[in-house]
Amino acid sequence: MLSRSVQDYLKTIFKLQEGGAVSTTEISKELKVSGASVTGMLKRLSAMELVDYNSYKGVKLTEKGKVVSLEIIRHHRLLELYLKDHLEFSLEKVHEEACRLEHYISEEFADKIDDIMGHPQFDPHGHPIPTKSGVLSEFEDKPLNEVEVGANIQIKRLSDTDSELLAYLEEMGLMPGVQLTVLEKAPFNGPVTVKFANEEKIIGNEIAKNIFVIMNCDEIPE
Amino acid sequence: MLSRSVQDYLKTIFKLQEGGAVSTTEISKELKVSGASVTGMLKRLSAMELVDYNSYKGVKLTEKGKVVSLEIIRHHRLLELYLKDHLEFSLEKVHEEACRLEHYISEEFADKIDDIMGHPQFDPHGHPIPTKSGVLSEFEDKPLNEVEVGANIQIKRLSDTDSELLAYLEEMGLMPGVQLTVLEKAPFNGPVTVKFANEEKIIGNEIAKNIFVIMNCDEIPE
DNA sequence: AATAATATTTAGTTTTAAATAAAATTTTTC
DNA sequence: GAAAAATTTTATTTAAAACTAAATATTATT
Ligand SMILES: [Mn+2]
Ligand SMILES: [Mn+2]
Ligand SMILES: [Mn+2]
Ligand SMILES: [Mn+2]
Repeated sequence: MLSRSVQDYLKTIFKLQEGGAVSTTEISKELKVSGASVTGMLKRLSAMELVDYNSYKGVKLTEKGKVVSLEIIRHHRLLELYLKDHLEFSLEKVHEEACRLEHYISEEFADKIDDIMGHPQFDPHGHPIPTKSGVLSEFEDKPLNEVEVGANIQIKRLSDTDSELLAYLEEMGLMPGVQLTVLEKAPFNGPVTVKFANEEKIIGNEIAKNIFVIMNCDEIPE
Repeated sequence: MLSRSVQDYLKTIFKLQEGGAVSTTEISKELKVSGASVTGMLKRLSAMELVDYNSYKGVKLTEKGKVVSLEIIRHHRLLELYLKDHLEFSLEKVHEEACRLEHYISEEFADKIDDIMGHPQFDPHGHPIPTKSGVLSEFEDKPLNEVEVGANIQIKRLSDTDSELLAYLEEMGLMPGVQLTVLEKAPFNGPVTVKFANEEKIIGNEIAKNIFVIMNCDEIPE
């Protein structure tokens, strides 16, 4: 069994490796450990053939490493949704619980909750859930603060790290799937005014950065 | 957070401490570690005030230690029942999964599944589930191989360690709650013949040792 | 009561995981 | 090409959890 720590390194590398290799410093910052610790772990991961590691050049997941990472991410997102929809956890609490349990549930556990939920595609924050075979759907979204005035948009996903912010967004009703129109954008990174459910709401810029949206299309995904 | 290992020592001491203090050797045998390892751990547990430890005399849980143990046992049994009744795990698989997850679920998780199941009193093997406040119900049962011929009995609980045996018992329909009549007991630890659901079944002595029963009373507990 | 057998503890190591600081090295930037 | 930044190396540290072998205590046996 891979340790929780090893699994968290893999998840982090997966998350960071969009544009090619991931640097030691990036991982170091994300996990809040020293660079030396990262180098040490990268050697171990490399010995386990979970990553391709080139000194000074950065690190990439191997196919094997990707499979493991996607499995953990799958566990995480299935758990989040299950906690929310079947165990009545509030949205802001699901991340922490899932981030712990993701390392300990069996494949069978994950498959069972997946079945019960009917193979859902998205977690409660709007993140895509990898399939059992490891396929992760992608979409292009952008933060609400970058949308032009007048656009009809749909909330696609929320950043899941700040639980206080999530509690606030849930309170406001700003959840994935909600349709919005951008009425106004104050200059100098000022608040964004949106209309939804026939009400106008003013959303601070810092908050808007954590709300990711897609341009409206006729069919509503998810 | 108490480590998984610490938690398993506590559970073991709880299980063994019926008649007073538990000896190093008993723990050593149960956990399959050396006596020296046990002594080492007992000192640590004692420093954490989870046990009262007297060199050479044995060890007892403190009130604090009991509270922690009962919490883990509660997690274990709630999980077993939830896995069986809500996630469709088969009986022989629940123990292993619960024995792992019991250390990692939050109190909130335990409370949520407890609520959903309506505060059940017994796990799928017939073991009592401690209440949230730490009350563990007790009952007197005895192994099926010690019951006299002619007795009307009810299966109260099954030993939960041997998963192959459990699969067999489930197959046979020998589950907690089932009513039996003992028709015959072969001498020299021979098999026990029982009648239930209008059928006669012969149960080997080794198996009968793992089936714990209570004498029939009018009301059916559970 | 002395001795033998058994149980337990102590002392000293081992393993493994995961981290660190400080020094050395490589890469990048200016 | 020098300075700055990133990265690795080296040598330690911490911690949990185990082990063996030797020493000691308890208990059972004669
Ligand atoms: Mn995690
Ligand atoms: Mn999420
Ligand atoms: Mn356990
Ligand atoms: Mn059980």
